[in-house]
Amino acid sequence: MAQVNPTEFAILGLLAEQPRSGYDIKKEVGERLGHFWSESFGHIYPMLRRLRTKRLVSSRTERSTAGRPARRVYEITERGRAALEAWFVEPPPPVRPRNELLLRIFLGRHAPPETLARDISAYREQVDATLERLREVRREVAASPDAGEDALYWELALDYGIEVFTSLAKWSARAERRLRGP
Amino acid sequence: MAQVNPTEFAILGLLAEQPRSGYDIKKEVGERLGHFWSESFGHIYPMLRRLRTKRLVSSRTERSTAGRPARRVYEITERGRAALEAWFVEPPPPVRPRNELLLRIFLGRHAPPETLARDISAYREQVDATLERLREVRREVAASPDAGEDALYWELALDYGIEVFTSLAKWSARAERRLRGP
DNA sequence: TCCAACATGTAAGGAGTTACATGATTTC
DNA sequence: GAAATCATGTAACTCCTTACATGTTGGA
Repeated sequence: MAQVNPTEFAILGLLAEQPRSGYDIKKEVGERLGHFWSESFGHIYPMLRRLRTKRLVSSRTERSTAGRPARRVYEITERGRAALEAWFVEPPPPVRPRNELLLRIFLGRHAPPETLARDISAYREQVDATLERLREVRREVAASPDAGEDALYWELALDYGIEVFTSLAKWSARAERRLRGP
Repeated sequence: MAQVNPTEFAILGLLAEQPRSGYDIKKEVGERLGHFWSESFGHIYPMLRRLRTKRLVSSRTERSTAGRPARRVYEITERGRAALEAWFVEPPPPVRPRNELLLRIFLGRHAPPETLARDISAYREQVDATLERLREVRREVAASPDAGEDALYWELALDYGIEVFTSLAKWSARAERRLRGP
């Protein structure tokens, strides 16, 4: 088993639920994986082609609503499901953190006045918005009848987001206060 | 102001403290920025050359201890300090999260038995170790007399780590319990 | 009238990693 | 005797983003 490109598996994983187009995949990533994953069109389309070359997915063209461009819908193959499962066997590569906001803070002594407070403030707003969205989704999940086999994993991913973003919100509020001074 | 490569500023920021070699920079990143930043030699050395071409740093060769290769020590220039300050003016680009562990969890339905629990367990151990290290550093910081202008920023970066890693530890312990079953 | 959503794809280019080359010294 | 530390650098390669090209429909 050679190198693994995580994007391939993100795509494969979403196709394992149901057939989707590149456009659908982008949307799904944004809506459901947004707090821990992201993909761009410029990466998704070439990866879909690569997966087809490897026979991990098949595709058909759907001539849809008049005027709209044709959709190319991809479906996972048996080989694809096997590859997805095999992906989990090797443990994930070590994380290499790259948090630019933190880099700025660490080097904050060299920052012109106000710039750090401005950045943290903007960050806090984003974090708060994400947190609210995650909590809402969790309420929906909790209220709905059991969503089947996937429920446990979605909940774990959701809990991760809520836990981490809550601490991020706390930290950034405190940091902002400290930077704006007493 | 054109593109900004964060690595350039990580390096410039460390050189703003004192002159250092590429090797020193790598070490410093690992020891003091490790919980939010990382760099490889294969990136640092070319970036140092680039910074020199831009006249943001100057360098001198230090023929050191016998047998050892010569050290090339870099020093930040006035232009370099100005560039570092200017870096803060533009707000940081939006974060694009890419957390492979979470991707695996989200797609966990397709994972062979035990693999997820194994990964989370390994992750938890790492998180615990980092957390312990961060707490130790904070105790040192708290015990030492005021470290000057930098102290505030180091504390903020340290607090970030402690806050976030604490929630990560909590989450991963809980996730592990849920995956191993009652 | 303008913007968002729908929809696919390519080209260019930068970012960043791993592996390789080289080799002495110190520490366990 | 092995492994870590000190020390610099290049080459090959992958990953991934941004910008561009193209065009319709529906809603505010």
